[in-house]
Amino acid sequence: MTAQSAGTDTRGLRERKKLETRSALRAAAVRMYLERGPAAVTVQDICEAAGVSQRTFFNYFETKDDAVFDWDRRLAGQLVELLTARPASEPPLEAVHRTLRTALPALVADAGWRERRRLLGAYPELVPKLLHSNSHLAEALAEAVAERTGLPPDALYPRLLAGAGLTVLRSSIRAWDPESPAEDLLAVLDSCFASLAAGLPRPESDDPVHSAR
Amino acid sequence: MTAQSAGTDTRGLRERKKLETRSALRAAAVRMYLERGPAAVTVQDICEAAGVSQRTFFNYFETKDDAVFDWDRRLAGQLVELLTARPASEPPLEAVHRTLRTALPALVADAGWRERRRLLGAYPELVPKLLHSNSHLAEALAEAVAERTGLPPDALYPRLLAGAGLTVLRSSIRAWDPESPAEDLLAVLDSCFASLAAGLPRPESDDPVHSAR
DNA sequence: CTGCAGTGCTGCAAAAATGCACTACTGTAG
DNA sequence: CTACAGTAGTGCATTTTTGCAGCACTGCAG
Repeated sequence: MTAQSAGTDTRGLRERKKLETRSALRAAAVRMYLERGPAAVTVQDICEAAGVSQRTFFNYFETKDDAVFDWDRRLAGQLVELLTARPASEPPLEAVHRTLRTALPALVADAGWRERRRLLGAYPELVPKLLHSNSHLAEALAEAVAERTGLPPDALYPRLLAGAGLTVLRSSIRAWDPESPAEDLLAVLDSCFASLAAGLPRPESDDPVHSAR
Repeated sequence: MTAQSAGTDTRGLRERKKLETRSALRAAAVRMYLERGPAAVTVQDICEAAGVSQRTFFNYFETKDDAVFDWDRRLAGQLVELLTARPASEPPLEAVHRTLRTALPALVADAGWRERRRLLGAYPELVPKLLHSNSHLAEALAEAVAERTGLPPDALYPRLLAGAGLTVLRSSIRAWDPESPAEDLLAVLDSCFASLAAGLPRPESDDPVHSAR
């Protein structure tokens, strides 16, 4: 039970292997999805490419598509950590805002993430599946908010705030052209949170952001 | 291609049969889920109880659990209709609020709905599955909001508002004790929308609603 | 009454997902 | 070095889900 050491290997050979297998599965899945489309890829295919058994695949991922959306497990941990680190004096909504703002640039810079983003554009039927994958994120975030505010973990306010925050995140990402720079995404995000803080007023008819895309 | 007639039978014998089959499947599923728990019920069981083939089950529902959450397909249609009917002068957030407020009492009064609500309490692992079922609702609602505001159907603001509204709905329902009267639920809902309109401020430490449950 | 089109229901086969029991290897302690 | 505990990976059986193609019934037209 030692604290984690350097960043390269989070722990012995065992952990490393696990990470590798996960990556291999994810990479194979994303690649094949892009090449042939989701329907034409079987779990079998992915497993052969990664050199593991089918059963192992479902040991790592709940569904076939989850392999492609793997990122939000890591995201959840990161967000919780960042949120917990925000000063307690900060109003909750602002804390969530700044948390997402901090996490986003690294996320969108990731080449793999961009690939998955393109995948969602090419195969919209995947979007609903992603949502399920998000429910875990919502729970984690709500818990962190509860922690911050000193409310019970299953209280109403934390769920509300976490849900609203993730809605902002999803909407922003969806409205953002993945080819444009990360700053644009941050601008959209800021605009969304501003709108939320103002109580979601009817947008000005000349507001380019809220009618975008 | 005639318009629909009275409310009892939406069209000939054929339609009626379809509705009956759907009900039978839903009813059987809910009953067995409550009796033995989801894991101990196979699609096979449900089909035998309803007198149809397994293939037919998946003709009506996407997944085993969907049969239990069937209600939100009907809900989506109702909400869109109600929202469209709100006066155009009403601010969007308020319109969504009043829409949900109007739809909720009938919903919670439904005996079947209460059964399903109890199911969610007894088997929390079902909650994430319900979420997937909700993505359809979010789309429909966003479209209706876009209509109201004159924004393009895939614009940012409609998605944001619809997402926030549904988050409120989900959170409220989740925080509401299904044994207590519907007025309580409306009170929670109102409180959530008030909080949202105020920009989700940190709740007062003596606020009983936001720390509830 | 008879025939036709539409479409609901079904069986069948393949793929996705899950529970269970077992093997083998890692990391640790003696 | 050796024994042990923990757990990743596997095979197998079962259930869930999906695509496809044929059968059968409803509603309509002649």
